Amino acid sequence: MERLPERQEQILDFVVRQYIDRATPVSSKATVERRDLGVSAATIRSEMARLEGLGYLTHPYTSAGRVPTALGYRYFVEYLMEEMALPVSERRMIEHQFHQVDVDLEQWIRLAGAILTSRARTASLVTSPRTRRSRFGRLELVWIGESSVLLSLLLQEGSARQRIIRLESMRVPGTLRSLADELNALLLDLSSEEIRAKSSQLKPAQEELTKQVVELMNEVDLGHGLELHRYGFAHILRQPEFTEAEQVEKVVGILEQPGHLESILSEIALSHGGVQVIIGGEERWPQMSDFSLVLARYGAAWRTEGVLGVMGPIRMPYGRNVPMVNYMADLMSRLVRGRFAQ
Amino acid sequence: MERLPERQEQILDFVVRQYIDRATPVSSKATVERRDLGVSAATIRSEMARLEGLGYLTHPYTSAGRVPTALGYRYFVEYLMEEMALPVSERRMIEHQFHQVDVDLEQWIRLAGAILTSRARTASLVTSPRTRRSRFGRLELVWIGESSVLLSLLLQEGSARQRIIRLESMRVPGTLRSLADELNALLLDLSSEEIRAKSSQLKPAQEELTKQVVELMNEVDLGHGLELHRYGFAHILRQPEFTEAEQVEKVVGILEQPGHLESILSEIALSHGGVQVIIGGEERWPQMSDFSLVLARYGAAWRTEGVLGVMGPIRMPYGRNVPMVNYMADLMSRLVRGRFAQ
DNA sequence: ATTAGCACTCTCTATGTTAGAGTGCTAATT
DNA sequence: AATTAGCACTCTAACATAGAGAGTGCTAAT
Repeated sequence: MERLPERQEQILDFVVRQYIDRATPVSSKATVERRDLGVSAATIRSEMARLEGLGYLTHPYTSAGRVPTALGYRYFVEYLMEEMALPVSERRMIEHQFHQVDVDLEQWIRLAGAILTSRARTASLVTSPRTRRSRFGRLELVWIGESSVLLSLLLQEGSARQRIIRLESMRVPGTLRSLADELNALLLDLSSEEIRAKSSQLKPAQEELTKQVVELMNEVDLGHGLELHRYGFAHILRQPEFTEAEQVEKVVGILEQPGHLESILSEIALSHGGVQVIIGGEERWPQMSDFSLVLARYGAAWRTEGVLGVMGPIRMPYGRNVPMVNYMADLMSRLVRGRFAQ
Repeated sequence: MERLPERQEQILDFVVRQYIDRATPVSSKATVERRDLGVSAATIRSEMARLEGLGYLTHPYTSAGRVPTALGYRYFVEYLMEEMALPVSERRMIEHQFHQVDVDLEQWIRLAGAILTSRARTASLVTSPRTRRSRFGRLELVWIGESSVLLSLLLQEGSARQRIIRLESMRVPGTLRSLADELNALLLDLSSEEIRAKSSQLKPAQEELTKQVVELMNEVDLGHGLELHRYGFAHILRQPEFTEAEQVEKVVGILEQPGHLESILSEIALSHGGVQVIIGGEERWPQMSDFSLVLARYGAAWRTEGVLGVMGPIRMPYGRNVPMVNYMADLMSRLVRGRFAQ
């Protein structure tokens, strides 16, 4: 995307900002009145026509003002937007809220979603972080009646899982503790693959339990950990562009299609550390043509990673949302790293 | 609510069924054509006028057909509706789905919500069951670095909670196990109140931990356990009566107001075992005037109890939804009881 | 390259107009 | 006393029409 001449850039900048603000097409007259460009409305018009030819603007009908295209927003985000950093006082308030809740990942996720939604006034998305190759930490076995045992597994990365299992080969409750102790010594720091490789050398009772452990670890490592939490989708329906039934259907469609947002998030290569902005589905997800996503990765790289961000109409205050998401990802990373320190 | 004469009942029955089906006002002509009452449309009209006088019907404007009022639906549900039980084959399919997932309350809740939503084609609500006066079962302490300890608490009722705590008075990891053993012996089978009463007799290290245990048990006993899971609210927006922006706002308003649905659910006295139908907010919740709830309690009475059901427009197929909710509550009860058997 | 001026286009709102659906009433009938 | 045929009346929904206003696009002059 090549850089535009100064004046066209000025015009594009104004149109995008104004449209984000007002949600109505922007006229040449309004541009000349509110931005001193030293030229008349007629000149603005011909420049606008040029910007339209280049694909940065459109108009809904012949004599309406101009509206940015997805490309127009892209240019804006790339070159024109200035990020409005959160004031320190606000940061402190948010961090205070996190200190109010328990040291608990689920609660952090919920709080992050709630804060993103309330501050960006749009939908927010937070995945629970998934660990790519988690290592065994410690297991506890608690006899809870009949032949049922509560297996609770703590991974080195800090996440914990529980499952109620039936141990057929284990009739005497007293042996549970020694069984747990044996396995804790044997499996410490191993990945699920390494455990599976080792399982043939184990005693039958140990092997039976190990199978369950491997299953749980795989659940964490693979899809099961990537659960998408959604908040505040109702906000989108409040936006002026979603008052018509047809538009409402678009939001509803995206919400209802199971796994749709999940697949978008998992396909996005959030390679670089920063915030990624997906505008209008980027030709890859046609259903998202009226929406934008502002996403960032959080967590400890290559260990426990999740994605969080906001979703809203393509006409979205990027300058406010990008730093907000950036800050929240940073905060969550600090929290997760702090907790999961080995 | 007194019983109406036969013919008025017939007419009310037809109007309600037809309106539930078609979502358009029902005329006297349609009634006489599709129900053989042996009288003319004029007679139907005068009967309808009488039903309107009694508060069972209205019409939106002078020359439109009739529409049921909340009272009309109430009468229908009370006396006229026949419940359409689920075929055995469907039950088997549903139960099969439950056997596919893990023995895990969270997964059951999610599945129950998903099934309710997909079969009733409307929003569904499921609370996690809360235990009213849970009793201590067993605690485990796991040292996870620095002065952090993972406290995992298992209650007699079967639910488990975890929390990461900082034990200042506890520097030597080795003493954790003996501390846990002591408390497990001391607190077994006690309620949180009984534990609090006893805590003054304990050693400082024990007391410090006991405080956390009491907090966790209170969380389970009180509000924290009553978490409301919501599914498929998008379905409501698909209904013809919610195409206009103003109507959409009503749904959005209910969704966004935090704790609103929760407070309704907790205020409803689900005393009797069966299904409870709340029509149009029942004058108690004016915001719900366009919606109905079909709710039932599930779980083991007085021990672990939750609520599940569906929410939809007041114009809702009660005859289908009531048995559906009834069945699902029954199924969930069986699952929960099976798991939490002492 | 810029711009004043103007014709042209399109939306939006208001105002009628008409067809049709359905009621409510009245007077006749059973 | 209940029922009903008949008809006037009411209201909506759909469609047509007109005018105002906003804004562009083009042209010709600067």
